[in-house]
Amino acid sequence: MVDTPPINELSDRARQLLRTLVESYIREGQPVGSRTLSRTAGLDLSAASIRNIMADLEDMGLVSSPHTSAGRIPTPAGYRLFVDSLLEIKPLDSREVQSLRERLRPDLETKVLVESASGLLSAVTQMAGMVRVPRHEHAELRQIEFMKLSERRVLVILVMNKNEVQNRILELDRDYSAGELQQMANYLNDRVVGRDLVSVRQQLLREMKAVREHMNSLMLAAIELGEQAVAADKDADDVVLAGQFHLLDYAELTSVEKLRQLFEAFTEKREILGLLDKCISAQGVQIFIGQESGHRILDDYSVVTAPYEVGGHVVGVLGVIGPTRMPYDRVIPIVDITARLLGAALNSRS
Amino acid sequence: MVDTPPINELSDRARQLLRTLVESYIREGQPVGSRTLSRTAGLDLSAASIRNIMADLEDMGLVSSPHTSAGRIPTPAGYRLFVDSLLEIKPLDSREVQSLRERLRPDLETKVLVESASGLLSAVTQMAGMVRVPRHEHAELRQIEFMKLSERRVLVILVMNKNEVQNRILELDRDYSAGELQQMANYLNDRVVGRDLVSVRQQLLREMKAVREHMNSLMLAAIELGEQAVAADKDADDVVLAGQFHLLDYAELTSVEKLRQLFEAFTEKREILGLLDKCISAQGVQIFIGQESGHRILDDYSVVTAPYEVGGHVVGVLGVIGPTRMPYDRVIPIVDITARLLGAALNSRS
DNA sequence: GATTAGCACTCTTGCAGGCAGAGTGCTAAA
DNA sequence: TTTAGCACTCTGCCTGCAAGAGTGCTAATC
Repeated sequence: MVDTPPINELSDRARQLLRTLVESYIREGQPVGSRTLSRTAGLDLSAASIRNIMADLEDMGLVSSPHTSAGRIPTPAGYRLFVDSLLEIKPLDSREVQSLRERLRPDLETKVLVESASGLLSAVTQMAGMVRVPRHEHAELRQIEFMKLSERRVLVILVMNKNEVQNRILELDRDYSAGELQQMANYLNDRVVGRDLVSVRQQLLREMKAVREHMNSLMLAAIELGEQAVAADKDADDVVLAGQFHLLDYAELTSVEKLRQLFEAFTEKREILGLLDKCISAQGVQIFIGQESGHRILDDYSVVTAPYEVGGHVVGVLGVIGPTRMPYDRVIPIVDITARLLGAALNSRS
Repeated sequence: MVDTPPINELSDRARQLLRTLVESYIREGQPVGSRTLSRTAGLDLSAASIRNIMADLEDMGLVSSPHTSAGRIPTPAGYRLFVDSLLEIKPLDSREVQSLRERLRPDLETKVLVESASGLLSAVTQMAGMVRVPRHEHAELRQIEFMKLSERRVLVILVMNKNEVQNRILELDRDYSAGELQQMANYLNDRVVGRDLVSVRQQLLREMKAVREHMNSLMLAAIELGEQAVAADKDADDVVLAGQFHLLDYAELTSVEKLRQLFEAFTEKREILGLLDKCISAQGVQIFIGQESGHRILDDYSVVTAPYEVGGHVVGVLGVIGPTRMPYDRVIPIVDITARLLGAALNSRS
């Protein structure tokens, strides 16, 4: 005799109860008792019946009580079930969407745009916002220029689109004159402009191998230089964070040390970057509750992410970090929309 | 009869006592009682005598007790006296200096250098580090170039020295051809290279007024463009922070709200910038204890700053923020040396 | 068979009292 | 002038107690 049915056979009543419980706990932050639930769940059951159902939920590992007589709080599994099948997402107010759109204008520089997105996520959700900076592998190179800085240093300017310019300083193995540099740039521009960085690089490597002996040395140098220029994307490993301080609001005073570690991770960024990079291959909004992220530091937090696309390619991920009891019904659409708007803004500028 | 002499007549005994007290409190973080002091102050006095002297110190407002029987802690005035006339600065270990020097290598890009300095301050002191980014008014302009991005957008490249390049995107009022832009750049380069930004700007404004009618319109446009390019230093209002999370270590759990405000200020940066800009005109290390900084947010903290120079001009300020009971004898020389090293690194690259 | 009322039980929270420890201020003696 | 001694005061910690909230179980009810 099985008296605790598998989760997918949860009765409607139990589901409704869990839902009310999670909603209440997210709102109030206090363990929810049977009495409160019997009043608010809209099920017309007495507190005693509620208690029976709650005992079942506890057996299934969906809720737990901090101590004998303190009401129940959702477990990570409870949040998971809630998010997966009980949550009703509120569509965002169209004014809110409009306001977001206005702050992510396509004519902003990429860096400003990314920082705005992160800041918006944080401001709107009152939690920490984060944006993985866009990768450029599929961005078209518009123009490449060299500029001599000193004897063996040259500034490389890569024009990606009308709002984005990257530059890098390269050390050369010998001195090139301004004229030579200009020739090299012309040579490269003829060959690579209009392609994305990946294929530019492939082509350069191919040319370098294939026709090494047939070319004059300047052109060979040009190819090498171009290859170096395209190779090192100095911003590639970056993530822009915002509003970390909001997390202090949710901090239980017990765990200052945990919080410290989290803030240290925010400074280091490596951990956050790892998390975001894992999400880059997924589609749509992803939610990590508690330990699901696989990063110890985030055990007590939830993370909501969404990838954003430019020209049909996912180029980055953004999201928020907040307490496990965050208002998922609001946060999910916010993250979703922000990802779309950021993608759109980056896209409409080529 | 005056039985509490003015501060500058403090007896040697009392001074010695205050010094031991402050040192002990900085080390332990606990109020210091008369018994402890009688053992550690090296004065060969009984606890009872110590108590008499401490009562005098309390009358003078140099120490206070959190409650009736809890020993004394220094007041801000006590710290001030301690820092001004009791503190013996430990010169830094020469290995430490060497290690700092190695991490502030002159061949790094300015931005990297500044971030390193901030990170070092934070890592070495275990508090929050901050660096006001260098102003460029007195930096020599080496070269100026224009590059067309799209119809009315042009990228301006200012080469400052061999490790620093700035660029800005400007909107133009009409379309200029690449050739025209090149001519304009040549015209400007002939005229402004080798001068600092301030005099470049002055000269351009002068020329613009004086010979407006005698010039052809392209040259006038060049001057206007150059003026715009030199005018807007987009990084001018920036400060680089590091290691804010260290402050969580010293946080008394009572004041999470205070801490939150401080972290918010770190994100905003405006307040920090204001503080640092006040210090830019002073010479040498400055110390603000508690409210002395004049910024509410920093009431419970102390700030140690020092300006750094390039070519004889102060171009920025750096410093640390930490608890009032920070180890001043170590922090002061660290801030001092870091300022000198950063200045030296920036200087030796022109 | 499902639901509910009732009751004993458990745990938290807040408050009051008691006690040890640390440190002070004052006074009188050295 | 310095010190010993003593009364005093505060904190921190424990204990006990009562109220409140919530539970689990059982027996009665629909």
